[in-house]
Amino acid sequence: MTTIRDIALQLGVSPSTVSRALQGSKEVSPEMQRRVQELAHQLNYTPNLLARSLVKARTDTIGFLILEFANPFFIPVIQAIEDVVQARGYSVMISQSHRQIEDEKRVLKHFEMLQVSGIILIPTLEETDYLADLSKRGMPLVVVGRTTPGLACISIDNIKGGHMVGRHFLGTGGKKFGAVISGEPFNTPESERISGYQADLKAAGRSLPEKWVFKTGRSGTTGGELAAARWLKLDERPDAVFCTTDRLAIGFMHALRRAGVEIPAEVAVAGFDDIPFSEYLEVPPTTVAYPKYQLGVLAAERLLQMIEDPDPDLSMDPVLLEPQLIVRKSSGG
Amino acid sequence: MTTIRDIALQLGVSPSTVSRALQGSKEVSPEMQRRVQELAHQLNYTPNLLARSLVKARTDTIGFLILEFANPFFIPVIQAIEDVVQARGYSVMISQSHRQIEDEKRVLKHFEMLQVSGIILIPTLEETDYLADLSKRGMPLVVVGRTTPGLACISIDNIKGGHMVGRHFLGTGGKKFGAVISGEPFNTPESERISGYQADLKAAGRSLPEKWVFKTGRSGTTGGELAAARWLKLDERPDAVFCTTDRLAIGFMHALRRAGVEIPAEVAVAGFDDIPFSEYLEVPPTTVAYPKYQLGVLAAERLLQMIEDPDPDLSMDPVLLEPQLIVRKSSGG
DNA sequence: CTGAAAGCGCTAACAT
DNA sequence: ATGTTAGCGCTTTCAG
Repeated sequence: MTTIRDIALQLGVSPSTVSRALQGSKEVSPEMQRRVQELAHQLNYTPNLLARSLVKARTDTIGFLILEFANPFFIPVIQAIEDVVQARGYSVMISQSHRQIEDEKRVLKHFEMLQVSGIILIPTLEETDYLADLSKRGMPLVVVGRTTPGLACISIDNIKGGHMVGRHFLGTGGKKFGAVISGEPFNTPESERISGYQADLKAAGRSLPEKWVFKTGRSGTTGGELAAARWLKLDERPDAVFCTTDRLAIGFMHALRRAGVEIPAEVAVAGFDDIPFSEYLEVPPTTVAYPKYQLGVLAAERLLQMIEDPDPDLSMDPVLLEPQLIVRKSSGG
Repeated sequence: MTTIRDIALQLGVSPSTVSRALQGSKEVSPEMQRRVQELAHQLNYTPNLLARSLVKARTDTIGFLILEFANPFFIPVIQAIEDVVQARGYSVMISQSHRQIEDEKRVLKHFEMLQVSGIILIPTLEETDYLADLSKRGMPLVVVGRTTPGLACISIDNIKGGHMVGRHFLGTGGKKFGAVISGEPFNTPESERISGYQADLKAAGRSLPEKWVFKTGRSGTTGGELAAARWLKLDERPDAVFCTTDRLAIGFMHALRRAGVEIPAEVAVAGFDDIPFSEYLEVPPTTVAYPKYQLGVLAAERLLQMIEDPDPDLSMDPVLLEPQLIVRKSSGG
């Protein structure tokens, strides 16, 4: 491996000069500059970022902790973050927590040990003390998709999104309302979506009976399929079902259709998130669109701001993005 | 930030002792061990991986360069690689090239500067000299999904996969054969798939006329949609179309259906890869399944082997995984 | 404009 | 079992 010392030796100059030349410092002669660059190129010199970052005490790397790669939701968010930070000379490191608190802690610790300049994350919320600690220790932190008191958060207005579904179902003639939820204990976005939905039903003199809230324990398509199995066993079935994510909706509808149920004729279905590939599905789902790219942009910009000028008088109020209802075939669109 | 020096000072011992205690070295007294661990925990000590890696001259991090996050193909591969390497104490860093040679080079250079222990990648193949250089310079390298002479490669038997589609179409009564390809210049898997397909047609006295090979210039669903537009304009249309990837097939079928074309009645379609979510699509695509998880496992194991015992007498013959035909509705399944 | 010296935080001989 | 010393590769004062 060739180092600046090798270059210095061959050129008969000091490592300092080489270092300066390599960084394009104004303090070296153009001639020296050229000779160093040339030899560096010729020797295929590769700067050691570990050494550089160690002395500079900054890595210009930001960590992004997502829930799982298997969720297409994160694709546009990743893209946005990469676009923003790369333009500003940073790079991104992505890891997944699988919604497990142990994995979450492990990854965050790893980010910290790697001395990342800042972190964007979707926390499980099962335990947030160590997040507060991390932040207090000076690590710039932006929470995405959830709201965590005391931390910078960018999310969507889930309650309003729930309202949109409720109003939509009421408008399209729904009479008996149900829901499919993962039921994970710390899934606050889910609870908010349901509460918005429920509030609308109540306001219209309807209700969301407990027996029609299918709690599946799973967040992927499998969860939706489990819910469908329960729906099929019912004597009296809801005719409008809000699944709190598109993935739940996809699994739910798939299992129903396999059992011969007509959608939306027998039951109207709506999801949430508007994940990629929705338009190609067997039943394109009515959904509440999450401005995913924008989410990533805002999170990245906010984080870079925190990194580059640690101004303590920034508002910590959560930023809530606007949901948007997209009506598709699953609810008669 | 607290360092081992701080701990050493407070305990009245030397940094070496702290270092040893933290690593659980057998050479420190249990008593010392305990005291160090305790204080470290209490001070919320976080080891600086940059410093550690710098002196150890190893990061135990492996870089994985994919084409794009937007392609669900990579999800199981990522999962496999993470599973394998994490179990062996390594971590993974993932970046995307967007199929651009400049991005590919930039990412690989970055991996190298970060001193990753090894790299798994899907190269664009537009230029492979610098890959050979990188390997020659001692960087363990495993190529995935393509075959590159002189490098360790794990891929699928694309030709055989193409055969499977050809045979299938012939068996289901296809008469006029077409194809949808991205047509990207260095996309060798695509060429191989087509050549296998074509060979089968020829052997059966059929052909794949140039005019029915839709070259779209795009690799995503958009490519398929562009191809569909051209299919629709034809006077005489092929009744069996092989799309070299599922994403092309999805876009192709979607655009056709929107134009009222019946699949598979008017045209049978097949894809390749068997990406996640296929079973939920409007027309579940007949496809050639790529053992994606296995691909990741083999690549990771091979790389770790190269890293941990740099044995030069390992065969560099490409490992070709077995494709498997999955017949679904798009071809009448 | 360039060099010498110090040090980032940690580990690893080599002592003792 | 612990301390001392040296150094990983690089940047950055401080001198000149």
